[in-house]
Amino acid sequence: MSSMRTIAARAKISMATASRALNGHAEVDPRTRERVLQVAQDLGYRTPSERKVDAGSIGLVQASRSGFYDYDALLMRGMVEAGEQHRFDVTWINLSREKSPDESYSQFFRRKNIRGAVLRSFGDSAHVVEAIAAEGFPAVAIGERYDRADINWLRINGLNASRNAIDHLIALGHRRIALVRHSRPTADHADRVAGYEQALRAAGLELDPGLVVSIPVGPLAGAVAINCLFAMPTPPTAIYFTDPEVTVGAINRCHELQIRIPDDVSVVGFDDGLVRRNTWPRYAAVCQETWRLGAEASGWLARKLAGFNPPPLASEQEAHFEVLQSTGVPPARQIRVLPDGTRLQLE
Amino acid sequence: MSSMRTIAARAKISMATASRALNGHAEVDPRTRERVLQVAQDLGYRTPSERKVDAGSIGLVQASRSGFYDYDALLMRGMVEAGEQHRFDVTWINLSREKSPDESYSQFFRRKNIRGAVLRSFGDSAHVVEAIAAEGFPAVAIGERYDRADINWLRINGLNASRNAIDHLIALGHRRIALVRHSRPTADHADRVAGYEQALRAAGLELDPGLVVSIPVGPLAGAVAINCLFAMPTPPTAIYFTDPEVTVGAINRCHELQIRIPDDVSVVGFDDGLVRRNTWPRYAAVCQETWRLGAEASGWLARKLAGFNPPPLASEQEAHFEVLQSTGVPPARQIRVLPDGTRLQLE
DNA sequence: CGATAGTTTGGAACTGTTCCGGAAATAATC
DNA sequence: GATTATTTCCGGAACAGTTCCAAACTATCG
Repeated sequence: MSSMRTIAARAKISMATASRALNGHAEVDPRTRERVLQVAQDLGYRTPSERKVDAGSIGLVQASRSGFYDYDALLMRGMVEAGEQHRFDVTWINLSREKSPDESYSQFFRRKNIRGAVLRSFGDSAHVVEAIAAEGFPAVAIGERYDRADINWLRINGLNASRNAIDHLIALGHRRIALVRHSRPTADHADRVAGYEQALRAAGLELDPGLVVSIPVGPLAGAVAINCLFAMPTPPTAIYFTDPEVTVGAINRCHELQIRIPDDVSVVGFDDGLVRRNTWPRYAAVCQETWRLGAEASGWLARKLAGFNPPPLASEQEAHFEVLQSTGVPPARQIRVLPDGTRLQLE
Repeated sequence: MSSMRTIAARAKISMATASRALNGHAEVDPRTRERVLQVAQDLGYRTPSERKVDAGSIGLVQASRSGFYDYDALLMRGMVEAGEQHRFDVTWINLSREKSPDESYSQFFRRKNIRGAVLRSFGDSAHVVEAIAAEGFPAVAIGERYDRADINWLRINGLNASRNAIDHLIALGHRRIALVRHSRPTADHADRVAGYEQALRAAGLELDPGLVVSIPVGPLAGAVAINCLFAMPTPPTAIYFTDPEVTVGAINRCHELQIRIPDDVSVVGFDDGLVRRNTWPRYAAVCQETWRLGAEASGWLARKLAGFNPPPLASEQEAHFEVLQSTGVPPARQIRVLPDGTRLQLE
């Protein structure tokens, strides 16, 4: 049973080298390491800490250096809920900060005592997801779809819900519908934009590039968008915001400029939590229940780690469109409002 | 340098016993353990994993079974920020779920690879905080003050800010000021209530128990509070809400009943994040920057774990009162509004 | 070809943990 | 009060892994 010794014997090397290989030290010959890792896998080697029943946690893994914001909190909430049931803890972990380039992902996670990973926002670094999958480490990627069979992923598709939202606005009679979108879009974000375009095209409306505002996310983004759009010679009668924070900022800017929602402009926003119910008016939104992503991803990992063999995860759920109080028919008399509050007649 | 052996020799016991004592196993005589721990401390003993730079994480520890909500997310955000600097990961961990009764806290944390603990919401289980401190495990309790010198704690005191808030309302001319508070108050919460009472007393106003609404937190709490207060024969002209979620719910209920803020009623809320800027009108609030608690607590732990010897933490910071757009002079003509929307004349 | 520098490896020393059996203390029984 | 369990506590030894050091091997350059 003396595991490490067995490995050393099988791989015909000393225990010292086996130890180094298993821990990803730099000074082992790559071929030797490969051999050791192979033998370890064959023998089902587990480190002392892994042999304990409940040691290790599931990681919410982030690739780039960045803080912990609403979206993370929602994912985490779902993971914690699943953790109550499946008995695991959740660790927030940052790849860019701690992983040394010459250790593998498995080694990194092992060092950190992470047994399964939920990978978030890896749009710009898909290679990391691929590398982790290639090592066979249990992981689920959130937010994007992958075509490789060995990558488990989970996302919510906002395309149809976005189409429904725009259809809803068109049905109410809107023709000039603006889009406020991220200037640095994720794939997660792209289908909201696509939904907007498809709906307009399907209704035979032309896409006016002047009605599309690209904006970096931030507390002021919503206000800036409203400033731009209402200073136009002919402002839109409805706006679709693809981000919750931006939606809220915009609604408040409307209050400030005394632009009435939905009397002067109809608003559809995006909501990944329950913010839409906290504004006034409560805003119609394309909704995704982000915490469910967290819960499902980590629930799947828990089952996998417990030895059940769940089928690969490659699942796309639909966002839904929820009408609340922020949409109505287009105004009989449109208004134009400059950022300083001046109201102008429309020619 | 052979640390554990040295300890064993000094304490005149075997290494086996030393190991057991340091890991908090149950089967050592309390006096022996005491002696070993003392010697270990004197010699500045650190376990092998502690000697590594980056192993282990800091835990955000919760006592009772419950989910991961706004307050947790804010604490976590601060901890993650500190973690970027001090190079640690953050784990969410639940004591009630995983700790078996016959292991010590140190043992539990070690099993979980947690090197320092941020303890939140331990109002109803102060004995846990005491026990953890007694074991000498690095921990910081958030939200309550403790009198024992070996307990590190950090909290924000809302007393003065609450007094300032009520003073502000009194200065504006308000005399009937209502309080909406939790029905199950934490110590964290109590000083907000005390601030309210003190300010009124100091101004020579009597405390009208009819103006105090105790309410269980939840998405409907705010609406219920407004319903109650505005159905009174003489409604208040100003209201202080001691909880963010309740404040937001109340503001929206006011919109619904067409009670204008601040024209018909002045509102002061509580904010532990930045919600106050997301409502309309942006609400005046007693503000505490919860994430700073997380950042400071875990920063202190990081310094402690790194071997610096930071002075014990027993710090109370002041919340501050921020005036925004939700307060004004009392209305010339007060209104009374029933939950169904009926407006009644005031006798 | 030989000197030199850098890699890679094994032996041995080391760190800490755990199993097992036994001594000492405590409780139970006659 | 003596004897017999039972429990508590501890040490020796076996064990798991890690790391230091020196030796062996490889590559490079004059």
